[in-house]
Amino acid sequence: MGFNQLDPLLHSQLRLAVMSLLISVATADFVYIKEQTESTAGNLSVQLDKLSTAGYIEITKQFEGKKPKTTCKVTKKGVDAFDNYVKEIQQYLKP
Amino acid sequence: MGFNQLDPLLHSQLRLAVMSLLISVATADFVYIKEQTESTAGNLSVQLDKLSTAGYIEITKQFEGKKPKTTCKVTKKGVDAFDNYVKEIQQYLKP
DNA sequence: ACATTTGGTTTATAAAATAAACTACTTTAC
DNA sequence: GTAAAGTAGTTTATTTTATAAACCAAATGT
Repeated sequence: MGFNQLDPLLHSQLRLAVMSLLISVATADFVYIKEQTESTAGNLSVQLDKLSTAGYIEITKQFEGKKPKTTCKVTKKGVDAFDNYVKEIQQYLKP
Repeated sequence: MGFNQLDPLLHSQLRLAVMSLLISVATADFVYIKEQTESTAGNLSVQLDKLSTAGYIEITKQFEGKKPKTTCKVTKKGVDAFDNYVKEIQQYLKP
């Protein structure tokens, strides 16, 4: 058997929560994600960046009237990585 | 809803693997755990210590003939914490 | 006009994980 | 019998991560 390696990008509470959320809603903005995950703006900003750099999510910045608006959506790659992570961690959860 | 907080002591690949293993076998020695989790001795030593300090496992050191032998077993508290972690993370896994 | 809020980013600090080095023996090979 | 290598770990140092604090720019409230 042996335990298989968990994707380190997803094995982080906040990033996992973000991915989980994005998969269920398809698209969400910064403020909404911040509220739902109960994270600080700084931490969220950093983690969104990592997910984006990995190609797991796509970030769009535009203006909503006069205010900036950051919108995120999960990519195919992100969904696949998430599905894989779920499979991987299941092995740890049911011994 | 909101995502509930994952026990940081268990949300670590190696510590989770150790707990998963110990729950299924009830008692295991250092070398066996090291093999099964494919970890380095140094990392394992540190993580076992943390689990022990938290009261999640019990560590016994004795001599097997002339060689030292470190044996670990999970405690009630450890089992409970693990069960709880499983419940907590399920929320993230099925969005 | 000045303070506060909104929507963030950047930088600094704290905590974790991992790797490298070391200890204390034991066994094997010469 | 002694040098080299292996076993079973621990301790310390380094790297990586996560979190928090500070900051920025524009908008809104008083």
